[in-house]
Amino acid sequence: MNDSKPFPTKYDFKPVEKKWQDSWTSLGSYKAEENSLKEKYYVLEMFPYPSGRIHMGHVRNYTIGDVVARYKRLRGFNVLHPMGWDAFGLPAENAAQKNNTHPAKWTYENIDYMRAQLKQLGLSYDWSREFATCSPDYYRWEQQLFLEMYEKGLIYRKITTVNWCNTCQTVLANEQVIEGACWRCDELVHPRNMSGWFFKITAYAEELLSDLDALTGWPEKVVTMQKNWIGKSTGLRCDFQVAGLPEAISIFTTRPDTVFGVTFMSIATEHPLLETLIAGTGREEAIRLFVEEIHEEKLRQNIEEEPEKKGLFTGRYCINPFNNEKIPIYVANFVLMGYGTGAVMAVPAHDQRDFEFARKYTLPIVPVVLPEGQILQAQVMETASTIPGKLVNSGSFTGLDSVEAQSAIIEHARSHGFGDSLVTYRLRDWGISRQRYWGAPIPMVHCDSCGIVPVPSEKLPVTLPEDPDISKNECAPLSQRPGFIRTRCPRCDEEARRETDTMDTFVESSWYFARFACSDYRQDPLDRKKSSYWLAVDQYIGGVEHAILHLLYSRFFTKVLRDLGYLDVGEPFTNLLTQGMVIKDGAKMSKSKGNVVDPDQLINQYGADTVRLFSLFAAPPERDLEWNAQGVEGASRFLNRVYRYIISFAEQQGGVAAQTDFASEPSRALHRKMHQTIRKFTFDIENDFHFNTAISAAMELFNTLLLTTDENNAEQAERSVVMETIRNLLVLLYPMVPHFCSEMWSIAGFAQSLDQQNWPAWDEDAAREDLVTIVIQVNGKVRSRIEVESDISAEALEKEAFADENAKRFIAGKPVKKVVVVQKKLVNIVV
RNA sequence: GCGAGAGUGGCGGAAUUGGUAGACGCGCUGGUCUUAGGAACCAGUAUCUCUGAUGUGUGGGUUCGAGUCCCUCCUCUCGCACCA
Repeated sequence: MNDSKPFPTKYDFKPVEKKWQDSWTSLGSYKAEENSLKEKYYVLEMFPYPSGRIHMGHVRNYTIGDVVARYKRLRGFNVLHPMGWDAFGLPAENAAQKNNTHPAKWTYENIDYMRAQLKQLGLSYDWSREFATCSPDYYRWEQQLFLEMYEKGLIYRKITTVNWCNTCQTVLANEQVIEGACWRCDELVHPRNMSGWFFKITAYAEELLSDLDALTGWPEKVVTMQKNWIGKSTGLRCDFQVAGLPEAISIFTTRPDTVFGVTFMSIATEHPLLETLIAGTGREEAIRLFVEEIHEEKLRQNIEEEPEKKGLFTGRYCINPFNNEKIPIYVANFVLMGYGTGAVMAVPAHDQRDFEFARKYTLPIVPVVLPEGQILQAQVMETASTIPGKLVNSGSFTGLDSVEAQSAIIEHARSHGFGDSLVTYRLRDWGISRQRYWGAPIPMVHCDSCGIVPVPSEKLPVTLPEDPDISKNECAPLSQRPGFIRTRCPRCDEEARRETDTMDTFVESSWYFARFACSDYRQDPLDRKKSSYWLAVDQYIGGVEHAILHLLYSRFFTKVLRDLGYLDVGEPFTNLLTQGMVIKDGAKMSKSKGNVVDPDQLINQYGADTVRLFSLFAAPPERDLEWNAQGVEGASRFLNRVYRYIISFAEQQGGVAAQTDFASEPSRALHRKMHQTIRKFTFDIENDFHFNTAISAAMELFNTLLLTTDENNAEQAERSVVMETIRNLLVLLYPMVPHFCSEMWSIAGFAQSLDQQNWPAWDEDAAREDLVTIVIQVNGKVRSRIEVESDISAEALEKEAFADENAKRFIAGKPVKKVVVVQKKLVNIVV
């Protein structure tokens, strides 16, 4: 501003954005320190997978986070706002394979490129805390945690039917199977029996469920989804003695009140008792064939449609302990081994699946619960009756209501020793074994004499082999790399084999937010002091697509970390904002649709601030954002208008009179609007981060500024008021368009840096309107509008309304039945 | 099928506790300045049979008054889906 060079007529964002980014970097403006007197605030956006370049979804996500970070700094918080890379995963292997390179090289090059992109957006991260999860500096601590969890009995190994993706050549967790297909490649998954490592997330099922109620800062929707996923149900576990054998079959039901309506038993094809049951029945071959057939079918099964219910009599019977009735045992395709006990007492009268099954195989249907005012006749029923009612044909429980019968029946089972109440969860343990290369190695050793032995923590990290063991194929899975596998048993020092499974990449993202508190700590996974200072994350921001997977795993890990003594908190994210997708032409951006918008190109053309402003302005954050090229143009236009106003303001060089006597009406109007804007802007951000309406308020204030300083008007606002308005406008907009506001701040000649300002306060008195527009309605229809003093009394207001010409016309001498007066709003005259 | 959310101009979207429907922006129309303008600025912009009437997916209800509350139906989006 000291040199006399005239300002360009168009805001030249390129040098300006570069200048401020360099300045923030060299000053270390956003470095978070632990020793601060200010209250801490931890804002975090879901870190990206380094796929190559950022997309518009990232731009939106990180812009929202940056506004929160900068806003909270201006509000006087000690803000932690870090960024890192979710860097393990299959795409790196695929890319490496394709380009004959190494996954690490590919990954780190992507990170370098994407980091530069994020810096170009002017995001206020504390880059000193950055890390990539594929670095041994990170995953060695994950391996350490693995060992500690193993020690605590939270990790075990088992053989189960897993979801196998042929394309990815690996196992997937239940959560990673979406509509029967792989979440990453969309290929249909197949069941397969394999042994693998499991995290005992079910040990925390109850806490994961009950703590949801305390997450008041989370969207209802996400809480509900997690509740459903955990899927708690309470009921009766009960043993049915097999006739002629010492074994009993254990069942689980949520409808113990229907136990007298049991007419057969269904067990899963994988039920462990199956072989014992069929032995000696003469039906062995037929059953085995049937089971085989079902398994084949499941392999080919199209997940979209439910297969027809099928079953086969095993040749055995069991005894219903409640009425001593002998019922046939069937093996059936619709019984899941993974839920409950893998065996179901079948009550066709009151369960739709059992009903269909019974009709198909002409098994008896016995109604035992009558809903009020209904009569159930087995012969004519078309569907099962699932509503509660009064019990019939139920021995001593007849006459009881469903609800009371349930507890009475459970109690009966308990006291007679053949059953008890049982809580089951839909949630299963988290299978974390992946059979690939680019992941964190599981720190275990298989020894022929000692069995499975953990790698001692002082021997960590177990690093990924860097050199190819198999020529020209860098991405051979660990299981095909003899150099990695060969090791010595930590216990007996004999030759042994390393575990070749790697951990699911969701493990990395389950605790990265805690590591940000102390990313350079070298003694332990977490520095207890720093992590307890920063955690929990006050505001977490990311896509709703992670509502179950990542957020559930992170909650689980947080509880584990707490129990291992690393954290004080049991929940990782106090407040969660799930932002909507960025769409174009009504569809999600995708290469195949050809509707992808490239952030690089946009930033190049319009600058980071314009892109940021538009993505904040076009929709509230939780909703989908329709990308609109002309809308971006509009955002750019707004900044340019402000720019031109400020350079002309700066060029006028007029001395600022210290007067604030508001000699002119425009001064008063501008001053009032300014205070109203500060109030609205603050509310909009504080309640739900509605930046779109905040920005529109800022635009209104700017429009008022133009209007009240228009030279064509007889009177203009005084320079002191104008200056104060500009000053506050720049502070308000700073979190959204930081480069622009910083530059304008310096052009306008304000002292210090914008970073060091305080968020402006508003004055309720100054924001109050002297005059308000009152609507006059006759019979609820708007007939007129009048301007009155805002503090006018109800009586006077009513009088004014009746004096109004338009109102009089519509009253037209009719008798007035009622008058409703709402101060500062309206008068409704009913005739 | 179950659960959750959403339907407002040509478009994105605004509307404290029920109280001026359409803020702000885009687009469009007309104008000013210009050799020119896809620049900038000014004015207008829900619809119609226009002193008035009609308008927030449909149909009803409550109310002096409903985008907002209640019921019915329709459409769309998302999540779950043989969970006993």
